[in-house]
Amino acid sequence: MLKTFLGKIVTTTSTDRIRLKKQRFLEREQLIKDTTLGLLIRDGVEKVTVSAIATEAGIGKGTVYKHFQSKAEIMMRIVSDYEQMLVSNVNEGIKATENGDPGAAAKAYFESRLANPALDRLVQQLEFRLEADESVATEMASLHKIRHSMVETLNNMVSKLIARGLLEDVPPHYHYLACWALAQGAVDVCFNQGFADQFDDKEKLLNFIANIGVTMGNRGQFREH
Amino acid sequence: MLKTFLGKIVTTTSTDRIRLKKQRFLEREQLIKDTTLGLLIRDGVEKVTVSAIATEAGIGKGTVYKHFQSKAEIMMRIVSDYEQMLVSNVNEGIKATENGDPGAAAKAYFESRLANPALDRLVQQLEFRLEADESVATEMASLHKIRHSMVETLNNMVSKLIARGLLEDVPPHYHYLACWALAQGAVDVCFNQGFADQFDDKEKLLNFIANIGVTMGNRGQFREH
Amino acid sequence: MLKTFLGKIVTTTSTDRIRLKKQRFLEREQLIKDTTLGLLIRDGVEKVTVSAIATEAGIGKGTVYKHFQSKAEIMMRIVSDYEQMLVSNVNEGIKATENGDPGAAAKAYFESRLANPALDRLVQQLEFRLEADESVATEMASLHKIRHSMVETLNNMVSKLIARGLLEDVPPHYHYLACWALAQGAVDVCFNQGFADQFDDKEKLLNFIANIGVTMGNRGQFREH
Amino acid sequence: MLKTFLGKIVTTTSTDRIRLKKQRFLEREQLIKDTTLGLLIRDGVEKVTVSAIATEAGIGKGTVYKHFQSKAEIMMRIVSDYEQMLVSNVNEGIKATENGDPGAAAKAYFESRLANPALDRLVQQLEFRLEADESVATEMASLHKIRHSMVETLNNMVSKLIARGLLEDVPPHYHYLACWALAQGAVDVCFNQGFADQFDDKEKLLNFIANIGVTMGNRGQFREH
DNA sequence: TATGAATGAGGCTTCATTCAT
DNA sequence: AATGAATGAAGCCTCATTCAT
Repeated sequence: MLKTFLGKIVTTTSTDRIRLKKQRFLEREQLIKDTTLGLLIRDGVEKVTVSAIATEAGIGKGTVYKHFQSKAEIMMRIVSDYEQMLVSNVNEGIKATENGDPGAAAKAYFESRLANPALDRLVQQLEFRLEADESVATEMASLHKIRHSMVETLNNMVSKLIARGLLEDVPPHYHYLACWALAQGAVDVCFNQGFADQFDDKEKLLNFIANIGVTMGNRGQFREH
Repeated sequence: MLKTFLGKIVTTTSTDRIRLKKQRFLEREQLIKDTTLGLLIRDGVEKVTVSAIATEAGIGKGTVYKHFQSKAEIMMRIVSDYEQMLVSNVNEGIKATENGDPGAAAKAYFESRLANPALDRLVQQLEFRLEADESVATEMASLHKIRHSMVETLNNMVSKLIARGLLEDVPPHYHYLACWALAQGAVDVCFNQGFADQFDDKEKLLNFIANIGVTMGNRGQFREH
Repeated sequence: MLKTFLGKIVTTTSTDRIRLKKQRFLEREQLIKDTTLGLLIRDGVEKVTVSAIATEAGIGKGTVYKHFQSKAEIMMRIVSDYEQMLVSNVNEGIKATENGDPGAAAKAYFESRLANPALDRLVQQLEFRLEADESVATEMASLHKIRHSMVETLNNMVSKLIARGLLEDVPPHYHYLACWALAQGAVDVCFNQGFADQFDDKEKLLNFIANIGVTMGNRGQFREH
Repeated sequence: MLKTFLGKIVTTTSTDRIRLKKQRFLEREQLIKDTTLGLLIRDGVEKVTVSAIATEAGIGKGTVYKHFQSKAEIMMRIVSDYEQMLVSNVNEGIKATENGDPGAAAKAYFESRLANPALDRLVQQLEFRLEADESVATEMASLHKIRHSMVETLNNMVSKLIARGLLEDVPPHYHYLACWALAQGAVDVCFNQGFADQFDDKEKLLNFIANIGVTMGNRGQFREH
């Protein structure tokens, strides 16, 4: 509490305090997610306990439960955040595609997923684990909804590209699902033991694969079959 | 003990009995593996307990440990068995490739992995989980050894195809790892929730993707980049 | 929050609360050790389970593991605590010996071990069981280190007594190991079934034995041999 | 079945066969006990399983149970056998004592127990473990009975020695229980970790202790107290 | 509000004993 | 008579979650 030279009493207003609190609260939420993510990547999904998260984050175990209803919710949020990043990037790509760069959407997608393969792989793992978890059913449904709307957008876009003769005339979802599959596989290939672990040029390999992804299904590339 | 119409005494010999016992023992081992596999696919890796396996197989919990040293070993065996099937099929394909059918190896590979995507996916999950498990380190090492030798064979084969101008001239492993990646992704695409689960023509989709896999990297298909 | 008659606000400070918590935690640790000790003496080493300890202590099974890493650690701690008591008492005796009372060290030793034969015997049992247990190897090594330093001190002391002609001139460790052996045996004799269990004058017997221990090896007592 | 040159049929008589059977049966019983003993000493009481015994003995697990009702019974028999050996040796000593060699009984006792300290220690362990085991209560009672009769014999003998002025005039059992205690302790001293394990002259140490045992309580050795 | 001690369900594994062959 | 596969009770330990301070 301070007095100005005019004697006016200056207090942090109640609104200010609430705002500050909210900010701190949000920061802490982010801290928990970040810490969890770090541990998940470092130690593997099975090894990460709520205790470890709290310790690593420098807070109490109880505090974690002030922010998230369960361990599953933390993981679900990591998945959601990742998906949102992905959707946002792909949407940018779709805009670019519609503005005349046919490969932009696919490129954005691959770049987003392959930028941090370890993270991408982790998120796949998490999503798989959470699929049957009733405690995050709502969030999972919401995730799927986002994907569905993305599917519609993609169908639209791909249909136009097919109509313009730029892509092979197969059901539109073939194209983007093949794209998804290739990205998925590209990520996994980075971690395959005993098969892909003997080569150091991962980056170039990923480029090679991404290029397949960006160009596959392009008109004129396929032999008659 | 029976007498035939000639009065000859018919007994089961000791050897017979031992053989029968051994066979039953092996059958039970298979039963455990099969039961485990079924549960893993039905309920997910985390949900399957040794108790559940025993109950489902209709045997005692202790019996499981007469056949396998640990739960991890059962899972490891499932992984090994799958890999052996795969290697065997691919080797057939490689022979065919060397006998004049360039795409045979890749085709065999895709067909093997996509024949039962749920199983393939499960095996990936299991392998990932067992990677850091010291209790199956030996078996895991042996699995990797098999893969390494497969890698050599593939390098050989692909190098020849490159030399003959049938495949793009990139490091040989680009080709089969891209293949691996695509297969991996194709499997995952089948289970992707909220994105790929709205379409029923999985089979055709897999064909589409497999076809990309079989033809990708083939000479003349790639634009200049 | 209370106001004193002077209006001073009295609160329990955060420091106070933390101190209180820590104290309670330590008390519980002691409770677990005490309960375990009681059960071990009452029921025998094999019969005591972590479950039983928890139930008897009126706490949850998990709580035990907040204080000790394993069942073995609880037992190891009991052994260590006992050894510390012993060392501390013997050190007092050694001081007295050096201050002119030659038998004080041996006396202190016997009194310590024979004060509670059942406990002493239990500790021997525990130590024997824990000897090969890798999970407490560190603590066991530390126990041995303490003993080694005690050995040095005793060697020193006995050497001086030999030099002063008070003890027979044999290697110094003969003296204190014979002492150890006799104490050990005296404890066991209390529990020998069918042989020593028919007599009620245990106390006097122990005194008789302890007296042998205190005087054995004293100069002039041994015939020529 | 053989025919002699006179045509007389020679068969092993039923009595012969039964005798042979019995002998084999007894041999096998001994084999099981010996094997068990070997394993107990080599691996420690906790580590020895019935499975291990059967395997090591080269027989089936079920066969073990044809000879002994339970694992506890095998161990009980080992204890009984040892006790019988002990009693037999001490009885020899007592005879010698009565024939004019006062220290012979004590000497026999010490020699018997210290001849194989590892075995002696094991037997103590086993007896302790079996004390509360209801399944061998009968055998245990019988063991105690043997000891009781030994106690009477000893009391007799010691009383005579006291009467002849050869031993200090304390209750007779003081003498032989002190003897027992010292032997017990001498055995344990061989295995004490961190205290007695630094010396190599175990044999001489045991002699030193045994000598104390043989001479302690002898008239004239004790100061006035 | 933040904390972390306490909880206990539930998982994996061992092993003495049984019993069909 | 000998066998060893099968059994399941019982033990140890982990960890998500709660709640008193």
